[in-house]
Amino acid sequence: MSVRQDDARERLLDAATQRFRRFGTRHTSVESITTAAGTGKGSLYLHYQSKEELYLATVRHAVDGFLEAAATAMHPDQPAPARLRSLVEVAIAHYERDDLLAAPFLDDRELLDDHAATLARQLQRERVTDLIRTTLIDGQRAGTIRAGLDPAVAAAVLFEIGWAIVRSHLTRELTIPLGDALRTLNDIVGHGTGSGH
Amino acid sequence: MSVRQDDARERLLDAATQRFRRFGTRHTSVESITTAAGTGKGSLYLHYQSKEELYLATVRHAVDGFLEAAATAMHPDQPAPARLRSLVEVAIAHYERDDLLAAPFLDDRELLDDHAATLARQLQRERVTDLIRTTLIDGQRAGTIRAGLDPAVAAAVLFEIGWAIVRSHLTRELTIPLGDALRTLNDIVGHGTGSGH
DNA sequence: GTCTGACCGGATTGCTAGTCTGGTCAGATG
DNA sequence: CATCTGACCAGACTAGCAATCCGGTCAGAC
Repeated sequence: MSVRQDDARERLLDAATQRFRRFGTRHTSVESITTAAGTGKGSLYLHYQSKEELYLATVRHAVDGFLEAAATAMHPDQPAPARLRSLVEVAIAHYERDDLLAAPFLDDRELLDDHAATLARQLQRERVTDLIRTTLIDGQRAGTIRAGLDPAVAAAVLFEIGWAIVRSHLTRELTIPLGDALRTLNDIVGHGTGSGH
Repeated sequence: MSVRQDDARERLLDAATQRFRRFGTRHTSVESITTAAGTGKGSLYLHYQSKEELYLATVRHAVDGFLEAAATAMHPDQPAPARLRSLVEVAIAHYERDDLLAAPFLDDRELLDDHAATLARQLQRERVTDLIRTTLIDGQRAGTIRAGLDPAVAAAVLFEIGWAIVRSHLTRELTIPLGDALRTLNDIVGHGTGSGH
């Protein structure tokens, strides 16, 4: 594969990302993407099997960006609960700004059809849950996370928990200030609700 | 208001509940409800201001049933964290069985229009959050819940947390067995993830 | 060998006419 | 006279069809 081809692949991804973000997949035609990328329509299919695969590639790319930012924010010298808190904060910041990431969770059928949304959700769930799981394992090794927790199960549950707050914030269904919610979420996830008596 | 009128009101609520549950609000006509209830169409408007208000009344009634079952399951001699666990379990059982309760959270636009769903969600959120809040206050009084938590904020967060598990289970997006998720959720909500070191 | 855009069929949209339905109210009922 | 009703209305929704659009292909240009 030539340098020229690599270029085209990247230009297609960029053009697609921009358009999907602004108009959603439904209102973005393949042709408008290839035109913006300066290639013929058929060339898209030299790089991606379908429009949907291209969409998933843009999501994957955006998730990469988000996870990179999260990795930066989650300083390895912090205890694991603090790292999880940073993850939620970075998630809020990213998802608020990036429609491409938020859309699959807000099911707006004008922007995104059900099938693509499901796949994108699955992709994000997997990637983020994975990060949480490794963080938990690190924490257990470092002694800041209880050894009794099964990292895989706890990661899945923590993803749903964290996402619940992000989602209810994005949909404006959260009835309390976000700051309060995050602080309390952090408190509960760190120490539980019990008094320990 | 006569006994006859009270009867009609109840019959209308019952007929509506049955039909909304089976067909959703969109595919249930006012006339089919009044026919089933044995009243004229206009009589509905002697008892309810609109079809939507009637729908909300059926939701309120179903939530009452759910909360009653929850109250029975949440034995007052249990510590508060155990009572919260019972609440989630009863919620799963009810929401799995009762489409009327689950529908507003699954946004199926075939069954329920957006506005009604939003109002129904709000109603359920308020009622359940309220129950959680009083449970937390009880627990703080009894010493089984940490005094440091703001009951109102913690209740809102716990609602979102609990609902996240219920929802992801109902939508089959939960990637782990429900039993594992509930056990771990309970564990985290009770004791947190931290080791206490 | 690499790339393209004219082309295909199926999905979507726009349109119109006809039907349905939430809500009203003049009048029937007892 | 209080209670209740169903014919009626306006506007929303549906069916059906023609016209358009668009994802994906492939014969041929370069």
